[in-house]
Amino acid sequence: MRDPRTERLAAWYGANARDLPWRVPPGDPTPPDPYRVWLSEVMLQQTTVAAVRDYFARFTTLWPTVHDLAAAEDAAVMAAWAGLGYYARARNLLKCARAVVSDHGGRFPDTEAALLTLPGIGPYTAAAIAAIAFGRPAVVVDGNVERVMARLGAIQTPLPAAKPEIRALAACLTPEVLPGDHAQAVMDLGATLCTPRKPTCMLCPLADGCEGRRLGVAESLPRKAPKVPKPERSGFVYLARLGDLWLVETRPAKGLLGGMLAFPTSDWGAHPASDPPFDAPWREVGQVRHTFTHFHLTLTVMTAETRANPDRGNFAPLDPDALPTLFGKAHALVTQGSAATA
DNA sequence: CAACCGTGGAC
DNA sequence: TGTCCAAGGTT
Repeated sequence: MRDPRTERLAAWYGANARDLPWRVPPGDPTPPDPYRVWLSEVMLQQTTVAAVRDYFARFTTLWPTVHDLAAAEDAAVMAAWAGLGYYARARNLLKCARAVVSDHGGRFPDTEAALLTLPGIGPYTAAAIAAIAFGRPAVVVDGNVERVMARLGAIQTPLPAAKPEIRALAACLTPEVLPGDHAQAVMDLGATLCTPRKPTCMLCPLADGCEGRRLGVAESLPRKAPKVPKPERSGFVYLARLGDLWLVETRPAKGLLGGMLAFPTSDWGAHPASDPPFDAPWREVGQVRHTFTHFHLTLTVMTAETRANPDRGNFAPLDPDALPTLFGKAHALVTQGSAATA
């Protein structure tokens, strides 16, 4: 016996599903391409649909299949990902594509457990791919589901302690039939009506049975632990030119901006020490501000016309679009002038 | 398990 | 302007 809320949600989704490039229409018996589902799910991790759209189009044009992606150069994939953030996703994307080709005959595994063994695929993404691309009744729990379920059940326990309760409620509502549509229906509901601020309960297909709404506490759910303040860090970034060439380096594969194209920098900390890649009359151009997940950063931008053998990095032609946003700001400051000064 | 890991848009 | 937030994963 299906929960009546599952029925109401399915009917709502049939009429209100968002049309997205990686989706098939609601009720479509032909499942979408697992490669496209996987790619979209990884891109959508902690990232908005609006931000993902162009990147998804670019990736599927450059690399239409998992074989194409697996054969791509690391630097090409990192460059294509530049600006989307959380660059470990791009590194794991490549690892995963290559594992699918070398260990799974070029086909994504069709079970949650097998998907979970692949790089960059965690509990949410494994469940989402299993449900959407393979029709398996996996319990898909993402931020939308957490919010919708917390409100539906008026769950007052703060996250992350509330996860078991939330998962139990989500499991109650997960159908055997068209589980992929159901998962996307909850996410669409969370993205369009049951939003973090000012939810549109008047249009919600689940408003009737929503305990949070009945008690007048929906908008305050889910409760979350207070966030820690971001410390300030600062440092120097060095933009050196040799004719049309720029001094660039690839950042170490782990850690912040790992594997990305970058300009040399000093260490970043509370009290920055200058550490240029070579001795020269460096000229201060200005400063750029940038906020990462867990700290604020101010970089003093230094520039010089150059020497041929720096201590680190290489002189190379530069595609500014291949830079992560922080270094894009520094590049814009040097090439255009005063736009990004702090 | 809590810390780490980007970015741009909304308010 | 600063804060919060978005289809999380890894260590």
